[in-house]
Amino acid sequence: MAAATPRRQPTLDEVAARAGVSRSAASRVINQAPYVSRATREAVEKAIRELGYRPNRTARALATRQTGIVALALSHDDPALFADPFFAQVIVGVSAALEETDLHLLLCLASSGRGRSRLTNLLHARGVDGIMLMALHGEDPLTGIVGESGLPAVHGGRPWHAEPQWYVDSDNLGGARLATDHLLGLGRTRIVTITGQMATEVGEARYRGYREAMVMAGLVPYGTVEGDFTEAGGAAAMKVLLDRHPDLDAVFAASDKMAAGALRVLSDAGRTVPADVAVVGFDDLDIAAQTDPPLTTVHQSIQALGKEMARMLIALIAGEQPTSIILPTRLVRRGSA
Amino acid sequence: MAAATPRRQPTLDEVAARAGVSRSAASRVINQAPYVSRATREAVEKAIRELGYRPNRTARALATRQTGIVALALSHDDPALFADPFFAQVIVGVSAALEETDLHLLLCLASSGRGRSRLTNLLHARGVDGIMLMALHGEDPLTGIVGESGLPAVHGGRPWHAEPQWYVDSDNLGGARLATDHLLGLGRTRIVTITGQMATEVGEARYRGYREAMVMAGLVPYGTVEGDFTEAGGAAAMKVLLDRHPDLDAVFAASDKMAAGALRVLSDAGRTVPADVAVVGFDDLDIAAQTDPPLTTVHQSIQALGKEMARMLIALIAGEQPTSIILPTRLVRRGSA
DNA sequence: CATGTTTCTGGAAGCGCTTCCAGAGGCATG
DNA sequence: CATGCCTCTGGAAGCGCTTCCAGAAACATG
Repeated sequence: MAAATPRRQPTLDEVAARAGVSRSAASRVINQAPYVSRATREAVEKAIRELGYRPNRTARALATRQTGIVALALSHDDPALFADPFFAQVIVGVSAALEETDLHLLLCLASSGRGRSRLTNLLHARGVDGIMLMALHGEDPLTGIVGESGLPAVHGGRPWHAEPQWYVDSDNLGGARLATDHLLGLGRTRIVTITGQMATEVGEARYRGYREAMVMAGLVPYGTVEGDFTEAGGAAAMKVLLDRHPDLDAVFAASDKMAAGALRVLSDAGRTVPADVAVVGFDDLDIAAQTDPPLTTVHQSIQALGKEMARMLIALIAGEQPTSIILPTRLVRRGSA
Repeated sequence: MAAATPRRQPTLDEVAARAGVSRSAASRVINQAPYVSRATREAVEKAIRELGYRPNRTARALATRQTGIVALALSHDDPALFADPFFAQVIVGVSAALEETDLHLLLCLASSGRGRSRLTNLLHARGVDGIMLMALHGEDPLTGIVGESGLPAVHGGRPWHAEPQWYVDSDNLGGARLATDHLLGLGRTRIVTITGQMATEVGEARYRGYREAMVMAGLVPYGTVEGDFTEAGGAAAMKVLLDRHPDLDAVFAASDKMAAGALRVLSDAGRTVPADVAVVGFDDLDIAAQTDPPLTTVHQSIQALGKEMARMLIALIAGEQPTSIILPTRLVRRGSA
């Protein structure tokens, strides 16, 4: 047991006794409540210092009905995909926002059935004060689980075909238009697109942005193949597109990874980028700067997304009525377009 | 307030009342304690079902003095570095192990002073039952903070010049020997090494492995430059080494990223890999398979590391006395050596 | 039938904190 | 001096659960 026997921490009663006041008085000092005399405050503060007292989080949580913990739930078919830098960025952003408060972050990888039932339990057992979730697919069970709990919840991105009450999203539509407009501005007209999964909001919105920009320019989508946001998927899609539209002069890929795959295929096919074919990606991940040529892409700040999610949740927990947010995206010009 | 007012959950008292038994009896049913009659059990279970009751985590935590939460603390100068796939892998491993228990994971990015004081508070306030930490530098304040709290703690890796009581580490020494022996087996003798920071256990152990293998082969270290585990650092180190030892015929880089940087510099310098210079890396990250040529490297399973850390912590919390673990590494042969 | 053992029960006392409330003092006002 | 209003205080009642304990009920033993 030695290892598992943390030494006992002093309690509020001991502090009060040492300071010669009642427990309520001591509590008031700690919570900076009004109506505490200077003498009392100083006596209590002295006792706290001498005893090395720290209020027990659990006891406080029980009394206030606030755990001081918020959850971030990530849904993913393949847990290994969590390694995606995307999630790391979200976490960094969320942590940054939470650091300004007294809240801590509980991380739930709720991909498996077991993970989801653990989450359900956590929420219903009031183990957290609120939850942030990244649910990509509309039919993602996470949405339902979270909804039923009745806890404050903030979505990162919007699930497909469902507008949650509170969400933070990147301006995928606007970003895609930006990208396409840029290609159009370069004089390209035979612009094809490699989309993400069309059964996700992101995938669909980025396609819609491309389409709208084309239509606005008096054109029609020149060629479209659905990818899956991965490099391999992008490469495969590019092959199909080259096959179907050998005269294409530009590509808008809905993610940097797919763009990287496309670049590889284009180079193998003897096309020069950007001379023969201009390419624009989306996300502005690290890899965008490392491709050859470096990738012109649409920048979105995932850290900012995480940060805003956390802020929104904090507001919700405080009983405010925040409004959902769409974060702007911007074009980053590099060599590929 | 609407949003922040989760509906009230039923309490154990209500369950007991509905089942027509005392609260203690109901509690016994829930905790599967002995001495509960069949009739009582069924009545309580029925009431639980009808009410949709879930025991309140906080209340239970207060009574049992167990929060059911463990922390994973990551120390890092630059929070952006958290994006390193390394940490994601650790988290996946930890989560996998926790999923088999009732424990949840609290993530602490304790790089800043604020983050560290929050962590100190969390531990002393008994907000978690135990903690896992990745502290690379010996002087990392995390080690002290955690030690003072008296909570069960498990280290991932060993801080420099300090053997924590409980840790899980990769066999860095053995892996480095494996790599160097492989190069020696190829007939190379003018083997140089690019080390990680020598002020970290990892950096030092990997260098020691290289050195031991060389000495065992009757050689002395042929050339050594300290890198910093990054690609840029690896490239810079490689330049220096080429300058100092133009006739080198092999490189052992203490990380894949540094190896990638070295490959680039070697290719720029007109050396062919592996014909002129054989290169071995360490870590077996995704990039190892994507370099040109693909990198021969030492594989270590970071997921396994996370998993074992969590298991060890679970054992500690249960009052057992586990023993520290060193996880084996193995050579993965690809094109570069 | 007296006795002992085992199974089961509910009352009550916690766990360590917050918060409501009645009331004690101090002060100014009329 | 009576009255009112602030400031401050400690007692007590929670928050929702676990667990100890005394004792009731059921059963077996001599």
